[in-house]
Amino acid sequence: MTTPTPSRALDHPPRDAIRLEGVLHALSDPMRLRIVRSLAAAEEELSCSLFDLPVSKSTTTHHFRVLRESGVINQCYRGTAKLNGLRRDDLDALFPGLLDSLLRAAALQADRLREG
Amino acid sequence: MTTPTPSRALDHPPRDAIRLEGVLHALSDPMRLRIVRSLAAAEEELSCSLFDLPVSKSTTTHHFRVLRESGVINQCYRGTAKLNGLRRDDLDALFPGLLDSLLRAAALQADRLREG
DNA sequence: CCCGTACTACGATGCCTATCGTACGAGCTG
DNA sequence: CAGCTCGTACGATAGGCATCGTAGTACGGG
Repeated sequence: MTTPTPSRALDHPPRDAIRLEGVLHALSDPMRLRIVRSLAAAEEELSCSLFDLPVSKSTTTHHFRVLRESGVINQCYRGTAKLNGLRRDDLDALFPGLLDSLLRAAALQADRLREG
Repeated sequence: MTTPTPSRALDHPPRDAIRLEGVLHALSDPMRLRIVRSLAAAEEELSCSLFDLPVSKSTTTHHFRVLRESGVINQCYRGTAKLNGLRRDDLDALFPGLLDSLLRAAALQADRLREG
């Protein structure tokens, strides 16, 4: 093979097709916001199975797809695993500072709700 | 009367009840994002009737209610008019820098899409 | 007191979506 | 090959939501 291990291809929207409304919609779901926070905390790509979400596997797959199709994350197969990473470069280029503000807001709210 | 012109009361979530997910959901709709951008541009409160949205009046009412109930705007009656204003103080206190990042992102995207 | 303006309430409709379970495919590992 | 793990596809379901039209309420002005 000429290609390393691309296996099945996954459709990602090009940078120009990413829409703010779509990104906000993707992040307005608690599960997806949680996923994105974990991805931002980890400095490497994470496989879907590392996330222990309180929903079924089907639903988890659904949420990752929404995040990919809205342009928030990129996904690639690596063997049987599927690696997920934030599209930081694209998001920062389109919406400078937004991702960091969102992550900071999410962290502040998590602290606030945890401590009361 | 002791009160100026409160007329009918409108329920607003207190600052502590505002949730990031709710704010993002509210802003993920193109009509509502448009409303919020207009409110941010105007330095005063605007009545609903000043917005010329491509939807019916019923739908406009619906969008303003979603914005109010998510904590993004405050509304008060003034005669027959209903004045709308961003809850900047509350949002900035809860999520520092987020509102400005969102407005900037929306402006950049609007420019990008307009000029192509 | 009547009318016009501004907004609302309500019901209907059609679409979107979060969730699940089950059955399946793709790739490693023995 | 056999079996395991990871993730997908599909169908079902229930609830949410953006939209509309119509009918109605609240308020200010003549």
